[in-house]
Amino acid sequence: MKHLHQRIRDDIEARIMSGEWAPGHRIPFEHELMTEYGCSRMTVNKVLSTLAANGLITRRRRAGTVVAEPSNQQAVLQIQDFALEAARAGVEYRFKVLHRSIEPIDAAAAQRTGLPAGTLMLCLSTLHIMDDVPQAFEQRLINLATVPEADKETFKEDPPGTWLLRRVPWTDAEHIVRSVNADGPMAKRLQIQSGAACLVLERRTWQAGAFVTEARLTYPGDRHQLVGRFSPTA
Amino acid sequence: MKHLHQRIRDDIEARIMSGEWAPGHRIPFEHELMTEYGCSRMTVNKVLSTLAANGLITRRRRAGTVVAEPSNQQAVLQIQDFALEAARAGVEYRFKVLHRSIEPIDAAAAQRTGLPAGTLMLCLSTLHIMDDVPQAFEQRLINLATVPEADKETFKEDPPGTWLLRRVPWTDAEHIVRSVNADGPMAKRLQIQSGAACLVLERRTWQAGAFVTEARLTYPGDRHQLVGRFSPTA
DNA sequence: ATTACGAATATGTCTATACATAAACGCAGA
DNA sequence: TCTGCGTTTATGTATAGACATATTCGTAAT
Repeated sequence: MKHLHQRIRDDIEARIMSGEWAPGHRIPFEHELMTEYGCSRMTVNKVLSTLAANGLITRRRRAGTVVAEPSNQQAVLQIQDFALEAARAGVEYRFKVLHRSIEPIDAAAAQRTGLPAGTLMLCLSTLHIMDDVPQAFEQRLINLATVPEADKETFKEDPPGTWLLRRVPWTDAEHIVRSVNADGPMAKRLQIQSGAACLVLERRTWQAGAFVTEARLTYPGDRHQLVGRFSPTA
Repeated sequence: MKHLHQRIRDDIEARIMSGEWAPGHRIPFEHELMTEYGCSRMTVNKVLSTLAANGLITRRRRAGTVVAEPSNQQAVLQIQDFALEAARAGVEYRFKVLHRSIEPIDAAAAQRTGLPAGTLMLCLSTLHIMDDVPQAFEQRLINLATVPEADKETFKEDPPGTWLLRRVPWTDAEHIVRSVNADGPMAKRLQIQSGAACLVLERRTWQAGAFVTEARLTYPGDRHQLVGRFSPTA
């Protein structure tokens, strides 16, 4: 015998996901479900609150509860950690920091990040390599105003991304994925043909409004893809 | 004066996201928070349960509650609806169904979808056009066993994706994003140079284990990108 | 017909209490 | 030292009741 909370939740989810209760359909009132399942209102309320938080239903005082309209479609994609993937696959992983400098932010990046012109950024270019084959080229900006300790870090142990993830929390992220043809220098770095299609993932993070870091990862199109699985109720 | 529930939640979230409570840090017990905020345990419990459901904290009986390790990084990307975007931007949108047939599923697709060989699929190829410029080429398979009414649909009003989204609910989705060079026919369809980088988004959906549809969308790399914003607490 | 206002109602938040249960702890016995 | 078992403890689930508040609805006044 499962818990009542879970049973009610499963019942309602099943009805919504099977299409029996289409978007806009009014769900029984709390007191109706309460009678149906023979439980207290708090139990029903917690179930419905959870479903509302997950965006499956919409609740309004006095009006009642209805099945929510399908949200804008979205894809949830996993961003792989090279060291982790390599360990799992049993291959050798290493990285090389090709460039390191501290520079005032350029105009385009200032625009993207919302930082004032002239803010000092730590600029790093890193090549990720598995079994001697380049897997991705990473161009990263780190805001030294938010992460001053990055200045003294050598990035010998961990690549910048891993180092930051472990050290600096973030509250907001923005991602952009595009496809470009590799130019000459990029082709050389990634050991691919000039003009070959590459996947570019840009990721920017903030911490309570303060910009933390921007990473532009360029993956050879023939070697990499982004994958994600998603259930709206999970 | 905000609600107590929200205040407790904000306090804890702030401490976690600022790094004051690092991953692994033990959070005060329910009875401690209860005393600190002068409220009942149910109130504290609901806050912590919610945070646990969001993956910010990990709870274990008897052991207590700790800040969760940062999860695998993920990017949440919005998938645009052409008709909607066009209307918003004030440009003309139309689509053209270039191919339509009913065929038994081929071996590769059977592998991807987990369907038995020979299952009948409705195969559609659609070109999405805005202001006379091709924006994406869509190759779609629809499982007629799950969506028999697709057989009789003409797709004059709505393109297949929109039609399906409005009609057929789904419980699980899988997404793959990659980058490819356009081959001759694709370049011609999208009016781009042969070899130009294209973004390919594959999306497969299931409904309680039953395969619904697969869509492969090819976007010209110079005209399109996937964008997403994400807050772990929202 | 229109507007203003009060009553009805469904959800939102919170309390105090109760019992269940998983996991860690400590003690006793081998 | 190790093992097994009962105890303790923090969380998990649920209840019955209370009051708050946003909306809707019907009614009365304009």
